[in-house]
Amino acid sequence: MAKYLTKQRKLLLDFLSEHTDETLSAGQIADALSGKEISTSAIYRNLAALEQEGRLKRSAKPGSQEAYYRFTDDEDCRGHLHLSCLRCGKTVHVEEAATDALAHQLAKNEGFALDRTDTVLYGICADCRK
Amino acid sequence: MAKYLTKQRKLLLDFLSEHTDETLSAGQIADALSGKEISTSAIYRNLAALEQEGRLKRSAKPGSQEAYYRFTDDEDCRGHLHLSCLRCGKTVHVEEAATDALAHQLAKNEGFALDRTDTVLYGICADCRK
DNA sequence: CTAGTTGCAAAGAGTTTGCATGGCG
DNA sequence: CGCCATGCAAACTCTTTGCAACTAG
Repeated sequence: MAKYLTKQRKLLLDFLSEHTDETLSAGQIADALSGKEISTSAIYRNLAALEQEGRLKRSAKPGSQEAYYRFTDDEDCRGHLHLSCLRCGKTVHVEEAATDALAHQLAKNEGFALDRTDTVLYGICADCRK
Repeated sequence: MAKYLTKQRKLLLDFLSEHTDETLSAGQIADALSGKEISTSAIYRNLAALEQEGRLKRSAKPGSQEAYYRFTDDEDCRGHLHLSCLRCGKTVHVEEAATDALAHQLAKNEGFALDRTDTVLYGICADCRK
């Protein structure tokens, strides 16, 4: 999907690298990069491209109609669940063993096949609880 | 929030009563009621009112920017988690005991305080797996 | 060079709101 | 009858797209 590494794409990737595991809306990303040499459409197009490349995970936040993105150049994230802090946006990774246990329980009790990549658990992280 | 029971509000409530535990977008609801005597704005206003009254739960679906609603005239739903089928939209209620177990585990292992009302687990329900 | 990418501005989807009219209680 | 709710259309927010200009390789 991406053939050239443009200045704009690099700006976005640099920003995202500094915000790994944070769940940010497209608007927040655009704000952070405002002033830099990248247009809104380039941001949206690159976010969509990165999502297709699997380097970014898109999600939705309850009570918001914005698209949220989480940057992770990590293939391993497909196997486990994620928690997202409603206050600071940080992501917590649930251990694979705990994820398996939960998925098995849901399969056994409810016959429900959990989608690990689309599911995000919301709440407040340890730091924000203080 | 609602002082009068108008024809429009009744139309909406009647429709929702027949679709308890289904997660539907505002657009789907509007489509289903098109032809009936209710305007789009009345639908949105009533959905918002019902949500504030706690009779409806708003959520967001991964990869969509639409607002989704689940009808439940059930106070008990605050204590447990919900599974939403990505295919048919049906909701499965996770037993309170199982929800507690999960919440405790997350609190203990990750220090994360799970939000039971905002979290929705996605996947495929037993019926759709066949 | 030349196909991929950008910026801009216009178009789209989904949702909200102002205001005059209409209807519930 | 008085206040609330409705319908309509305009406004808004977030996102996508067409197209000419630009640029990475």
